[in-house]
Amino acid sequence: MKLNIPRGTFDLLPGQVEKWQYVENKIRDLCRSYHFSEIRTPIFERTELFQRGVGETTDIVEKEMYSFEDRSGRSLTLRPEGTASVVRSFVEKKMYVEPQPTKLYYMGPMFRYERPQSGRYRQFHQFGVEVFGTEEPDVDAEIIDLGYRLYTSLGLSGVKVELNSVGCPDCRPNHREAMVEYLATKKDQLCQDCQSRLNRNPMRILDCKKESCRQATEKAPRMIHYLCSKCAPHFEAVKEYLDELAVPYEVNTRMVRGLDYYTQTAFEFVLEGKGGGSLGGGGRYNGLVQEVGGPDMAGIGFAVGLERIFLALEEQEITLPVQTGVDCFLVTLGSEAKKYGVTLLKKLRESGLSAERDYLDRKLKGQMKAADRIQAAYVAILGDQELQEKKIGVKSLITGEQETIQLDHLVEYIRNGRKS
RNA sequence: GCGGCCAUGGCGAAGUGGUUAACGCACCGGAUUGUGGCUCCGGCAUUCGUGGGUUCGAUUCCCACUGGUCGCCCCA
Repeated sequence: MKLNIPRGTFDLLPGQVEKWQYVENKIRDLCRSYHFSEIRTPIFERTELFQRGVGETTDIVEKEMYSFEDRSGRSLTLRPEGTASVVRSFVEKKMYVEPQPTKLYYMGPMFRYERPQSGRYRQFHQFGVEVFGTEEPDVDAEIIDLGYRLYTSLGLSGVKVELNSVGCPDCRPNHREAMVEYLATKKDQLCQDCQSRLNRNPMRILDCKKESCRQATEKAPRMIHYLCSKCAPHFEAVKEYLDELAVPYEVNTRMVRGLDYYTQTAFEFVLEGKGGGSLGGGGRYNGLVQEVGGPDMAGIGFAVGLERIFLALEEQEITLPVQTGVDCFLVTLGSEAKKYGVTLLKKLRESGLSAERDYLDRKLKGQMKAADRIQAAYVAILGDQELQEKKIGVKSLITGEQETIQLDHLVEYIRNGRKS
């Protein structure tokens, strides 16, 4: 039996992995400029954390978790998202006693048991940020801006922010009541799922993609019209700050994010046009810290899917400026030169240049080909003749020009050539 | 969980009930002495995802399984 990679996972091979590194670096730079610190939490957590943190009624918890028992019978789960773990750490490490706010970001693999398809894997990767300890609406706008800038800085176009407010435990019951009342006479027009949502989470019905449900809810009450005296001005202020930051957004009163913990601001980064998929999303979760055992402290965050970014980059035919090749390929001829060559190569490398050589005992022609194949900027040619005279041939594979220089000038020569 | 499509060398891809299973890319070697990219020449699948069936004969037909892919649900 052939051993193959598990379903829904993928190997990142050379050629592709450089693009990931580029995006990851971009993310780190961006986070540093917004003064976010990285946090790394375990890949797995106790199952209860996600049940409590993400919400029992979510699809994630109901049917997508990678749960298993360890040898002592504890139920553990590969993290399906990042927020729960970060909140757990925030509470467990008592970060709430530090001066607030706390601004954290994370990046890494997440796991959900689903049928893989375009832009969806069982092991996928997210970058996300979380801010604890402030309810100020300008923070909401600022992290939306951060996410938006990630996309634009990569060259993506047509990214749009969809914005909504899902209220808070004070105002949501009023909307819920209105929804139930409004839909009482239309229950038979709703799909199976939505009929059960009528009891569990009527607001989610607004977000159903089925045509019949959309028609039934065409004039259904929208949460933003039921916001309380705290949530309404908060929502208005978020919009104002987004205008101030020139982040293009659109209020979507149907959008209700899939996770149970959101309060007030909910948003999604979507790609306009035929692809149209969701690139990422997030929102405020003012009750979550307490739910996980901490103080009553506000939080807000988002997560974006890295695979979705690469899918969008591909669709828009954007080539990332990744660096390949080496600065110098050392060609040696003869046993004396080969022996001396290892030291020369080491010198090049110690000076910070990237350098390569032939390991297959190829002839001159083969070595030249190898140098060309790996896109070496220069080839340094060392034969026994050169070695005797303490000289070395240097050829630029870009211009094709070649000259002979003093052997101990090689590092400097390559370094100068690299700058130009 | 449900549905569509697909499965030929490292990759892409043609093909037929019985042929030495095309071709392109990549790779390796060569085109006289120590110089890459271009060109030319040569090499590179006893085998067509796995198992069964139909047949004188199957890579080609049928079934099952496995895998991939796309979609539904939901989301990143």
